[in-house]
This record gives sequence, C-alpha cells and structure tokens, in this order.
Amino acid sequence: MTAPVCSDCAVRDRALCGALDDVQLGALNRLGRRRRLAAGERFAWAGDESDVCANLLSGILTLTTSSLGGEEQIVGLLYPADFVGRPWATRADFTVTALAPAELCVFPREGFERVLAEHPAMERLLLERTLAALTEARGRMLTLARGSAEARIAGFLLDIAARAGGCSGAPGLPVTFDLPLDRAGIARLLGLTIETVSRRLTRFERDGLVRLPARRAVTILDPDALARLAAG
Amino acid sequence: MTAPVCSDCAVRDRALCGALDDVQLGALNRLGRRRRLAAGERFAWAGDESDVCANLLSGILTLTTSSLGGEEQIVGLLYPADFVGRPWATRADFTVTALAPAELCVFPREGFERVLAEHPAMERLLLERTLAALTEARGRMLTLARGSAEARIAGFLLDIAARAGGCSGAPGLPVTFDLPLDRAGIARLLGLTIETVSRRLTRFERDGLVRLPARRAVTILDPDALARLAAG
DNA sequence: GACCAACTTTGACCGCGGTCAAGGAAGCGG
DNA sequence: CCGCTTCCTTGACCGCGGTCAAAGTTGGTC
Repeated sequence: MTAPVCSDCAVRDRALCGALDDVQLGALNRLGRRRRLAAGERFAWAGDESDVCANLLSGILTLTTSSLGGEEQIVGLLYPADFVGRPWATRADFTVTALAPAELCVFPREGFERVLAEHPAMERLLLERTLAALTEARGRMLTLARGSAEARIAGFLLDIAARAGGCSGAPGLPVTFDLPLDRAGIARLLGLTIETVSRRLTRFERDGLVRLPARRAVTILDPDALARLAAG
Repeated sequence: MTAPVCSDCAVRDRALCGALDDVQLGALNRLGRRRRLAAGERFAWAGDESDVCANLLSGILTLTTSSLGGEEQIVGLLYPADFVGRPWATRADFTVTALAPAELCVFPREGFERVLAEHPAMERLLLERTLAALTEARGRMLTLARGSAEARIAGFLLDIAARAGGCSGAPGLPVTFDLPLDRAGIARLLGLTIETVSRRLTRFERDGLVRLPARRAVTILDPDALARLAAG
C-alpha cells in the first residue's frame, strides 16, 4: 500500500486544507497520518490531555459531554471535511466517538499550529468555520431549552434529510435516507429518552408525516408539516 | 469633550485590541466610534443586515434568538472586553440587547476585517476566543437539555457569583452580589418560566443555601451544596 | 432453523415544570 | 402619601415526558 497523499484526499477541497495550494500542502502531507476508527471507537476523551487534531475524511463522529450522573449528551456531530480538536488547548473539551467506521487525517497539534501560523488563509478558514459552528451551537440551544420532544425530533429529521438526502430527488417527492444514529443516539443528541424518541417517531408515522421502512431508514412524506412542528 | 482614545480605554488590554501595540492601535482608533446603549436598547436584530462589530467597554449585553412562537431564548451573555458581531457575515445571527446601560466601541465591519487581516495576532486572539465561546456554548447545551430547573438555577448562581463576586472575600465567607438579570431574564437564559425561577430561588432560601436580601441581590451561603445540585 | 444479544416498541404510572390566576412588594411620579 | 406600574411570589391544576417493566423485532452465529 502506498502512502496516501493529499492530492488524492477525498476532502481535499472541502477541509481546511482547501486553503492551501498543492505546494503548501506538502508540509501537511508529511505531518498527517491516516487513522481508521471502528464504529464506537473513541478518538479523544473529555478532560484528558490531547496533543492531536485531525480532519475527518469519512464517517461520522460525535462530540459528547457527560454529567456527573453518567448520562452523555451529544453536543455536536462531525461530518467528512470537518475539523476535529482545538488548537492551543492542551486537553480535549469533549469526547470524540466514531458513530460509524471513520477515517481521520491526524496531525500533532503543535505542528498543526505552526502550519496555521504560516498560512493565514488556513487560519482564516478555521476562524470562519468556528464562528459558524458557534452560531449553530447557539441556535441549537433554543431547541434544547424550549422545544417539545415533537419539535426536536421533527427538526432533527429535517436536518438529517437536508444533509443526507438533500441532493437526491425533486422537491415534493418523498426523500428517503438512513439515520446516522440509533434511537439511543437520537435521544442523546436531543436530550430525550429512547422511549420518547420511539413514541414520537411512531406517531409521526401514524399521522402520515413519515414512513419508517427499516430501523435506520426514514422517508419524509410531509416536510412542510414537520417544519411547522419543528418551529414549535 | 475630547475624542476618546484607545490608550485610555477601560478594556485596552483585555479586549481584542490587547493584541496590538500602541502604534498599531492608531488605525483602530480612527476606525472606532463610541456608542452608548440605554438599558433595553438593541444593537442588532437577528436576521437583519449588519455591517458593524464592536468591543463591549462596559455594561452587559445579551444574545437572543426567538422561536416563531415569539418566546426569546438568551443564548449568550457578553461582558466588558467581549467582542460583538461576526466578521465576514452580512447579517446578524442574534439579537443584541443591553441589559444595563452599556458602552461600545463600534467598528465598520469591513474596516475591522481589514485590520484583522493586517494583524495576525489579533485574528489569532479572535480565533482563540471563538473556540472558547464554542466550548462554553456546547457545555451549556448539556445543562439546557438535561438539567432540572434546580440544577440550572444552582449553576447559574455559581456562574454569576464567580464572575461578579469572585474577586471579593476569602473562600468560605458568604459572597453577595447583584444579579445582572431580573427573574424574566433568568428564565429566558435557562429555558424556564418566571414562576419556576421564583419558586426555586425561594426554596433555596428556605433551605439555607442562599439569602435574597433584595430583588436583584443574592448571598451564597452554601456554595458546595449548590455545586452538588448543579451537577445533577 | 434455533438461539441469543441488541435494539425497538408499547403500556402504566407519576413527578416536574408549565399554565392560569390572584395577590403582594417595591419603585416612582404626582 | 397616594396611586400606578412593574416585578415578584404563591397557589391550584394538568400535561408532557421520564421511569419502570415487559413484549416484540431484527440481525447475526452456529
């Protein structure tokens, strides 16, 4: 197996590296190491020392915190091309777990910081992404603090649909996609229990808003009604 | 009245400007304009065009979103030296409101972006602050999604105490401070109702955890017990 | 197919916190 | 001091969603 090179990278133009040209990418190429994670495997632990960061190449990761009671709350999902970790921080803020088999391009944190300092365009891109992530996180606070279980789940389905199935099909046609999370995962993301998630999904199906052809599969039948519910 | 100059600024070393030396500060000095806000006055409206950003010099601001139902959720508090606005974004993500009379140092957004580009140290500082704000926002998601009313209010009191009264007194001695928010504000911050906030505070007082000598005043009598409640 | 583990659904019950309503306390201008 | 507004407290009630418990499904292995 030949060493992977950045020019072949699946996320070459979408990750932070998109800010660099092929020549500049050479330094990162020498710095980065590919790493695969199995489903359920963890890349970092909240509170632990961490001296790496990474680009996510494929798969989906979760960011979680846990209360002292032991219950985990998913505070963010990471998709391919997203950046993992926090430069200039010596310990990880959140636990990073692979939901599905994932591949990362891992950098030593300090080396990555040096690359950032040498390439303002890349640092700028990271800043813009961080600002966007902050806005998204704050937006989700509204849902978590106020939204009913119904509103949270309706919004979640639309989010996933937009990301997973948004590319396929004409508007108006039912969209079908696979959920990246099982019921327990949805519950941890939305601050609910497994039972409530299950009940609301079943009711959505009874009411003709969605179909649930398989455990992980969802077909959106009435996105407008879901959007109305999501708005509370 | 003489034009205010940066070297006199109350937050000279704590705001983003702290990354610049006195000479570099000249450019910002010409760019910035002081602006006062009365309590309740708004600086930006969520969704509206916005071509300014600012440093907060004094007072406290809230960031809010509102659901379609009209109820506002406070997603963040801004204190003196904090940065307001989002460079490279043409519309405001959140409504910015002064809780108390406030003073801002306002910059045209595009001019500020140019200063950022010219002074990497300042852009770096903004990036680090944004990363920290993101971590804080995600941390608050746990509280909002899972915490009981009791836990949220206990945590809120400790947060405010740490910021407002942390400087005074030896550990172990009761700390007294003024809440920056009225009951309605606390409710909007914590995702609760006025009545619930009032009831829990009253119960905390009955149980000897705090004293409430005036509407806005709080004395923390048993911080350890509050911390235990906040942890859930 | 038989078996088993993991996941999901469904039901019964109940407590927390929201809602509605009324009454008190503080601040303020006359 | 009065009257008014705003803010806060307290009470009664109830619905949503959590908890506990028990089936029912799915998928994988032998």
